[in-house]
Amino acid sequence: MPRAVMSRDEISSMREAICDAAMELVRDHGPDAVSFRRIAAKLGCSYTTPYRYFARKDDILAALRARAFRAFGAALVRALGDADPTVAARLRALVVAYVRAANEDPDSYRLMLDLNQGNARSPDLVAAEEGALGTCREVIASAVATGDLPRGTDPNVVAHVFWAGAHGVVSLALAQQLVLDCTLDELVVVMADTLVQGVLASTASRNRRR
Amino acid sequence: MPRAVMSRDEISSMREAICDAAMELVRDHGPDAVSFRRIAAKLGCSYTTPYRYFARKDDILAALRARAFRAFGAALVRALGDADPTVAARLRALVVAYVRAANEDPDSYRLMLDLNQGNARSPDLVAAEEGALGTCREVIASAVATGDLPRGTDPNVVAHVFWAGAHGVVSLALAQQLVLDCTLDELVVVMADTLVQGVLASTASRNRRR
DNA sequence: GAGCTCTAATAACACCGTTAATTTAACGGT
DNA sequence: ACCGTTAAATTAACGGTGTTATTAGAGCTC
Repeated sequence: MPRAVMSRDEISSMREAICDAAMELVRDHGPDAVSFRRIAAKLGCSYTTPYRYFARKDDILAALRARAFRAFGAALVRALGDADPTVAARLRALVVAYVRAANEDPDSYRLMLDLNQGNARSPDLVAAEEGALGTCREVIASAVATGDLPRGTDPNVVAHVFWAGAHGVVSLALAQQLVLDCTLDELVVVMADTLVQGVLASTASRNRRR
Repeated sequence: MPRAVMSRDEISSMREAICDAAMELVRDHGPDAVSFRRIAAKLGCSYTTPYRYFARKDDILAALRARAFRAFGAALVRALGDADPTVAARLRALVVAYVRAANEDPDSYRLMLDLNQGNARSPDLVAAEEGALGTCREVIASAVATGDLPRGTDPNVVAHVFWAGAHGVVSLALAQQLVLDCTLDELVVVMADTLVQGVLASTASRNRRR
């Protein structure tokens, strides 16, 4: 029963309905279960109707990734509110919150940082990523500003090191590669402490050098 | 032209030929290009013949993963031969070699540590993984034995921290998430130094505590 | 040589992404 | 009030996929 001319709101709500159905499929039956046929079955429409709103299947997955990045960045910002104002505490809180958020929604995390992904980065997606990374970068930058970290350090590089550390733990855990006697939380704490002490030590050594 | 009864060698060489064709497809056209039809086309046989050697497509990919893990572990061992005998140097060499090996064969690395993978771990695969991780664990353990790292530290946990750090950098790079002014090699060095200084700092603090 | 087993090939099924052609409904102009 | 135009949805179709019977044939054992 086709109507003529949809409003912007109707279009975007249809896009969200498609994304909702797709995400439901991811959660219930894995990412490979996402298909135009199954989405249409959930929505009660024909299987070519979603093509009007997403030209390709990858575009649906990209929209899901953008959603995940936004929610993830918001979770990190929220976690930072409850942390002590010292650099070490804030950095540790960030890493811990990162792993916690990833574990609370592993399906979204897998979508976000899957290795086998084309590099189709929509502006929307890039913006969401920037938000998530920016949170970490701000903490470092303010620490550099207050002198808790040496003036020369590039906040962006250090932020990426912390991101990589947290992501490495999450990634190995999700890939079920961890063979540990301790729990995941303990490993995360060791990682966070090691990185924090590492940057502080490099600060001390540089200060000593002057 | 069917024959009766194949020798063990004939069977395993057929399995290897299938893996060779599959890996060629991965390198030339990406992981999604792996299909029984295309493998058979490369081998000049019917597309159901490979089913006699691998019950499911995932089994072929698992075999490729096992191959990749073996080669990767061997590369790490090789790199460790050329490193200074100090703990810091050896750990740094390991991280650098890890990233280099991953960058030299990103296709294999993607196969090894893809997030969206069923947890089908064959004994063959587990053994290969153990070999790769064991290399790192040995370095830590010997450092603990010589007193360069505190007695209490669990070599396995620290090895996993270093693994996660190196993997995190590689993983973000392969997922094209790094937005850096510096090169990847520089980021790796920062990560390695931070981790090494971190563990040494924790050593120092514990020694101070005694 | 008869019978049996192991290997390979052919056929078929259900599903997929994607495109083209077709129907249906609402809108604008007269 | 009608009609042409246009947007939305559907149906049909193509080429491809994993996987499972079913069938044909070569070699081994007796």
